[in-house]
Amino acid sequence: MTEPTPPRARRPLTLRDVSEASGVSEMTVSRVMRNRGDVSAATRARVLAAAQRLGYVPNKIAGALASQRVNLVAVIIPSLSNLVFPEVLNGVNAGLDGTGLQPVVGISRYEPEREEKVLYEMLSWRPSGLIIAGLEHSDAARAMLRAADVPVVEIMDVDGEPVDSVVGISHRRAGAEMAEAIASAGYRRIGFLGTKMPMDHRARKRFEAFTGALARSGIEIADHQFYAGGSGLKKGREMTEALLRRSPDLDFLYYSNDMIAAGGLLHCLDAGIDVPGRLGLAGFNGIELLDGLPMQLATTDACRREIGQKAAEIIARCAETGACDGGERIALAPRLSPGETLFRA
Amino acid sequence: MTEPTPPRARRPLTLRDVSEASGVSEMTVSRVMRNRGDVSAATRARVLAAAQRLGYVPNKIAGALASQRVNLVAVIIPSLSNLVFPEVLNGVNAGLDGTGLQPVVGISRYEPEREEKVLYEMLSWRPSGLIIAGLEHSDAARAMLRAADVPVVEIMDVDGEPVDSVVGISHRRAGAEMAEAIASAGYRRIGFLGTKMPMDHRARKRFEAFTGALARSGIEIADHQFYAGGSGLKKGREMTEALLRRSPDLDFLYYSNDMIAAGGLLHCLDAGIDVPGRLGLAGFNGIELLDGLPMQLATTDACRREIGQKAAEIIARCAETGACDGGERIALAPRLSPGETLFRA
DNA sequence: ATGAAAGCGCTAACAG
DNA sequence: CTGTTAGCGCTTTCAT
Repeated sequence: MTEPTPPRARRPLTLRDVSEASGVSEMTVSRVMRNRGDVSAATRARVLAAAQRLGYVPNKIAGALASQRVNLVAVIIPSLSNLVFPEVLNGVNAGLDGTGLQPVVGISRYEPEREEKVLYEMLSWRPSGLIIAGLEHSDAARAMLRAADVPVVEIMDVDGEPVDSVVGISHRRAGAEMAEAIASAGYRRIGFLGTKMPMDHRARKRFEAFTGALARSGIEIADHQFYAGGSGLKKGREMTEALLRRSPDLDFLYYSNDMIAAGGLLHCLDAGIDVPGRLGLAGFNGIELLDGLPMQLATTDACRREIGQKAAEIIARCAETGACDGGERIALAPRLSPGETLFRA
Repeated sequence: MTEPTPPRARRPLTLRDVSEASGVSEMTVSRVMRNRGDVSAATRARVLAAAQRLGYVPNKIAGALASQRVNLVAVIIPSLSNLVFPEVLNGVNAGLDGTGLQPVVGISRYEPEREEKVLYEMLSWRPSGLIIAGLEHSDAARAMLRAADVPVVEIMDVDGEPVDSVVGISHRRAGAEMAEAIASAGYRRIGFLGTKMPMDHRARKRFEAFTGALARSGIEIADHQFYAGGSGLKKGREMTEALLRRSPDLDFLYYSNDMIAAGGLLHCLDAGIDVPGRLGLAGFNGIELLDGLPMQLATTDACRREIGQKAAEIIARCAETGACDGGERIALAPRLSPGETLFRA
């Protein structure tokens, strides 16, 4: 870790500079810059002119320290490679739009220690709110979340005990519903393909509930394979091929995300496998970008954007009223869409 | 809501609290928290214990004001929906890793006014550096960039005059090289499908250079279509179908990004069009996620991750040395890969 | 190795 | 409507 920036050469402009240039007190300049209080149109214009001419940009650090107010909302997510989290961020952006609040993003890489570090780092900026993916955190992280005098919204998942508020879907429910849909459609030899579990609690919960629900229908998972690393079409193809080679009698494959499911679909079509007649397929997330595949993939919409937006709205409400009594719990309904790869022909 | 809400009304902890709890001066506590100066192992341990027990998190706002250093790097990009920019951010993250610097992301939505606002907002936090997509900014924005006493790296594009440093590829060159590859392969009736230009300068530059280079080969663009809104497979399918209906004699389609190109490819395969024999296709970006399509798409790698990383490294270097004299100019080479959709059978 | 004093640039809270 | 006075919580600088 190197040191942050040493002070730079030219002295940055301050309120005082504008004050002197416009012949008005610093306080009045401050009022103009913030559109606060009553300032005569004349002084106002004079101050703005001076500020613009000098190229003055207020120092929010000083402002925040003095006012004890920070217009930042910390958002902590595991990854940006996942395609899912950018959508959540879009939702957050939408929910914060017009509130004067700005999201600041931190990446935890699915590593608890790193999440802890990022959390500490972000809390040290005293944000107006904190949005964090998942309900599973290290003890230290939970302690920080509780100790921080900030509204906290845990997102994506509602299966567990939130520190404060929570917005998400039940991944257990999503997994169970998919299992039921698959079983009712008549599939019996079911395989699972997904990310390595310790890294991804939500995928794990889906998997557990999936197998649990299958068991209630008297079905046991016939085969499964976990992988680490990124999820692309190619990975989906390769893993699907390998799994089918190993267990040729599978009649359904449930994937932990749409991208590898799409890869699997493309492999099956190439291999001349009858989908969904001989083999059914389903993914997870409901990635819109993938609408337009040769067949529409069965999947569950994880409401990513909506989750981000609702979480942001909770923070925004707290920031406005200044007081948030209780944690809100918002459980959105994961919508299963069978597409064209789930019903047996 | 019967659960009693955990109290979180307390005054945030300060150095003074830790100082009192550990019986050491604030100054020494400060030294411990920053691993600075000489502190005896004994005091150090005592302070850390107290801090941990209380759950103290230092206030960076106060720290930044006092020290005049901020470990934040502002990153301004047009969008997060684009799949391309998350990759740039990953590069930035990688480049900043281990430097103690943290990226803070702002979204400009391809709107100059919004870019200006976001820029102002971020500069007001006095970041250690600024990374911003593109070379085209409003006059006011350019003025701010120049006035800000901060290293600035403009990224993605090198065709223009940077304010300070620049890391990117030449989109003109990328467009021209693709035109040459297409022409040499023998295609003659060439169509273009891409985002609406005023929003996206880089796409515009590719398009201009593309048509220019074709012209030098005596070829004129046979048809083209621009669109607004997101880019998904479906959009690519629909637009390709429409364009081909309008101009059935096209023998090549150049897309402004891989996602719609992939949609186009899927449409062509569905429609039984011989690719690349009767119709060639090419996209842009080199999205790895899409490896695994039925045919490997011709595309140009835009070096997104590398660009983010190199830009971050420039900032990191400036932050470390404290002085950056000149703007660096790094032009990476856009690598054209013909895949399987460009060579005539 | 530790402490005391003096701000960093701004805003809250009053005065006028 | 405008100005004055104190800090915000930390770090710098200089003593000890």
